[in-house]
Amino acid sequence: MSDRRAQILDAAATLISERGFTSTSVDDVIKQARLSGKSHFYHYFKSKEELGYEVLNRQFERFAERGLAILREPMIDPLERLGLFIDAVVALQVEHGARRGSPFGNLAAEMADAHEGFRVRIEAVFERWASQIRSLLWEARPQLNDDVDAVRLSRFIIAALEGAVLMTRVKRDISVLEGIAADLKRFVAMHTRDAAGIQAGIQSGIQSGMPNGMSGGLASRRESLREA
Amino acid sequence: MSDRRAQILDAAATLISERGFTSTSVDDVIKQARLSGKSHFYHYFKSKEELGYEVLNRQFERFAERGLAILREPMIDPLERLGLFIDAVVALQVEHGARRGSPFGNLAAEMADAHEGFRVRIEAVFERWASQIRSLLWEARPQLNDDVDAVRLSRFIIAALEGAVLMTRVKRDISVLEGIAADLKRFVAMHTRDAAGIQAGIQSGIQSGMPNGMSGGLASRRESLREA
DNA sequence: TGCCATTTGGACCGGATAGTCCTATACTTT
DNA sequence: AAAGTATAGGACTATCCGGTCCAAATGGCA
Repeated sequence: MSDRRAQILDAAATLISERGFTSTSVDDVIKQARLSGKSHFYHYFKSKEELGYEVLNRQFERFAERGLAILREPMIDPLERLGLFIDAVVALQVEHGARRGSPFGNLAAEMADAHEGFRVRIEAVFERWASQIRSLLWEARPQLNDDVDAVRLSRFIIAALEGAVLMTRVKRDISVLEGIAADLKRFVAMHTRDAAGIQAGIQSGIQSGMPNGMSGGLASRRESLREA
Repeated sequence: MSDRRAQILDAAATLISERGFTSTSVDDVIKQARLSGKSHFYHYFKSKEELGYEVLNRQFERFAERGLAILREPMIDPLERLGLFIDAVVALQVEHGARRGSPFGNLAAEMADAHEGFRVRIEAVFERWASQIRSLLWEARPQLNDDVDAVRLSRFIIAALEGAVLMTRVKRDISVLEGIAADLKRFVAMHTRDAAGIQAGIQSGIQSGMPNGMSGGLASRRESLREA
């Protein structure tokens, strides 16, 4: 891929994540990427639609390299890996200062009902993401309850994260995502064989003298699922 | 409120939920509401922005009457009410055939970073929603663990539901939302004092001969949190 | 009757938008 | 040197969009 092309894609990705696809004009992209004119842009992309598709591709590749890759780390316990992945999602949002959402969630909300081409591509993104989590869950199956439904659980994790990122953006408060991430880890831990013990641990948090309604307690010590 | 005004608001709400705010033109709204011309529209609304604000208001009022009201039903056990509310969200999505998302989530994704006026209004919507759940959790406190953080839990519930609706729309499959709704109920049940017992129950689902990886098992019998 | 809000129907404006076309330099590869 | 590709810059079209303005008809109400 030529540098120029990548440069255009990156410029477009930034703008789209800030304003959405529809509200990002080709002229905006040209200006952001410091191109000389429209003909230059249309030399690389045959239409704005194609640009959108390729931006989505690129965003997913980035996400696969920097995020999903964590889920495959062979030297780390699978459930711990899942915790690290969740942390990475939080860290990414921190980087953007609680602004911008998930590039997938944003596009999904904007285009899912309006543009079938985008819908199927976003569906594929979510499917590949879910598939990675499913593999991890399969790896972790010795530690998981026998009745854990990997399909359902993987969807739940993605939905919770997407919803959390959205709320964080609306409230402009990163602690929203942090709290949900911590709870999500506890939810996953609930599916482990020693979950009853964890439960007891959480309940015994009363003894730690934590004020009622405070974030924290023993639960926070479980933020990496089983190792903190 | 005049009939005409309401009619315009409803027409606009439909279009916006299908295409988003930016991609819905005033001319579209006029046609959908069967008005005669632009002057007629601008007789009722001073700008498209104002229309957007009032559509959001109306959507929230509807949601408060038909959804949030369930959370306040005085004759039903609070946690059971929460289960019914979650069911209502699912039912609403079924009505729309897995199309359209949450009117709040959609607007949030589209406008949160781009338009401060919308952002603060959507933030207020989420806050009022969360506040209702917090009240319910307060009511249910005798059944809940002492260290339950109502602020965090209420946010988690909203984020999971918003994320679930989004994924459902992308996958065009209502069972995504159904599965997440069921898991969400289990997550809430995890915070109850007898959660250890529930845990044991879930684990014993092995004995019921359920195939591995299937949705269901004992968990599904818990779909109304503690009564099914 | 006179007043006022409502409704109808359309012309119009300024600006943005996606996309095309054309010309003219560079740079690179054969 | 020739040929293809990249860069530059601008003119142009057709369409859409938010918003304004105007003229006329309709209807209820004081």
